[in-house]
Amino acid sequence: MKRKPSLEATAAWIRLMRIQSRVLDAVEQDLKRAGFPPLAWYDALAELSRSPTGEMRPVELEKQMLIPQYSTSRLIDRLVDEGLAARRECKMDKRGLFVEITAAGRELHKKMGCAYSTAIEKHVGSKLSDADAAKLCGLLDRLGCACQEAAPTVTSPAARDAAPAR
Amino acid sequence: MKRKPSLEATAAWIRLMRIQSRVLDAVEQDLKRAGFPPLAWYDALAELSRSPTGEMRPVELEKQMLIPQYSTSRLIDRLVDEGLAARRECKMDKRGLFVEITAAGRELHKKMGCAYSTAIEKHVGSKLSDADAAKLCGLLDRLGCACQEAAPTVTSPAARDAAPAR
DNA sequence: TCAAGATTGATGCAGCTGCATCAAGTGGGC
DNA sequence: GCCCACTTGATGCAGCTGCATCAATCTTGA
Repeated sequence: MKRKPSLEATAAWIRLMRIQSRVLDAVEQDLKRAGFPPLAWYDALAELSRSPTGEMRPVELEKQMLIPQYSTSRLIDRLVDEGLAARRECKMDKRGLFVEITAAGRELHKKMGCAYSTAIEKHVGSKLSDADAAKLCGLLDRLGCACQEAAPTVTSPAARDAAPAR
Repeated sequence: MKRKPSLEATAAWIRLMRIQSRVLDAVEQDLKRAGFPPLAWYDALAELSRSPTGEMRPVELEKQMLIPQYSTSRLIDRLVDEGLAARRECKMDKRGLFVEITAAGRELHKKMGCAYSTAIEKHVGSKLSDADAAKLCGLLDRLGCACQEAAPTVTSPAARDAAPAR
């Protein structure tokens, strides 16, 4: 065994795990109580509606959302089952397909967006000044394997819709 | 709909979700690769071995670990199946029972503890100075529903074993 | 004393995750 | 053209989670 973490590092680890799960839970509960589906659905709809054509390849979605391939596949199943998205054939590559957001999908995305924003404000925004939120971001970013971050966007328009990876 | 979160708050939310899952994943993978069971098992064993008698009521365990009742019940099932803990009858309250850690359980707890510490140091400690880790703690604590925190311990001995709630 | 309500722990069910694997299709080297 | 490696997406299986509910026991209060 190698080095041991300091008390501070251990405390940070514990907080990171506990607080995240508490905050996530609080937000998810708020949405669920309002009759909305899980956050992952929102994230997928957000990605799809961000696309100019309203459609994407599952591979693309997978990369954006940072979730495994099978997870994407099943998420799409559920969205399709609920009429929020549709699978379209992909003529360029017959292995693949396109997922297209439906009108119902766009509507849900919009409504959920409101509730989601409200929940974030309630459980995060209201507890931290903007300066502190920025500090928190900076510290958390240091923990990310900055390597595969890529993070090309986030620069301008509407702060890129919230999209946790789970 | 009420107030909207600031860009900073939204960014903090996204980071909190993404980085946590990334770091947790990294730590869990390290442990899994070393042949260890999930972290929740460690947490439970840690609670049990912290008890002077090596045994606890499930209700107690549940409160310490901040996981739902049924989850505790099944976690105990698995620990018992693997010979890491045993159920003992509780004479004072016939509804209840005691869960006792076994010798095998203590041994696993010890071995896992080493690997766990190493992983925390690798994925958290090594990326943050102690001062920054402390800052991070402070910021995260502000997000906790400080209400139900209780947090009576953590004061002295071995920094209380790490115990995320999931 | 005894009935109503609370507490403790277990469990059936549905849904989600991760893992391994599969079939279909593509593309590059020869 | 043909073969082999790779990519794309789906799926069977096992395990875990959350929800609802259950049986057993304890506690309270009339």
